[in-house]
Amino acid sequence: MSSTLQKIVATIRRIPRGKVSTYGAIARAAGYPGAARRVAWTLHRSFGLPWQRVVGARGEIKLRGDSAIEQRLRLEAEGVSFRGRKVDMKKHAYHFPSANAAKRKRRGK
DNA sequence: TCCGTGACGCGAT
DNA sequence: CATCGCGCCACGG
Repeated sequence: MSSTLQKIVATIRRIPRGKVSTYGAIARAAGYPGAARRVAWTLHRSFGLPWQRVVGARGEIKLRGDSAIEQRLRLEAEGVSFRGRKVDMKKHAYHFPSANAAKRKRRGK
């Protein structure tokens, strides 16, 4: 287990509602810096994932045609604001917790 | 085994 | 801001 694909999938699932992340950031958080394309691939192959929360490095939707429209609609439905054609990363970019910062004790929930 | 392709990223022009 | 080019990873023909 713990295949790269599973690792990436798990990372994508951690993105909270109303927030978005990028292919590169996800690849890095999963432990595979530079494998941004691998993330996109995973998204296309697997499903049941919050794919709409994954956008380009600058908040730009990398999908084409209707899929791009749908993604935007879904994100807006989650409260994500857009600035022109891109997501307002200033407000919705999700920063994955550092692997080192695991010192946080579970307090409350 | 080499080549092309893709929901990528980023610097240079 | 629009384009181009090169680097990155994995898969299919």
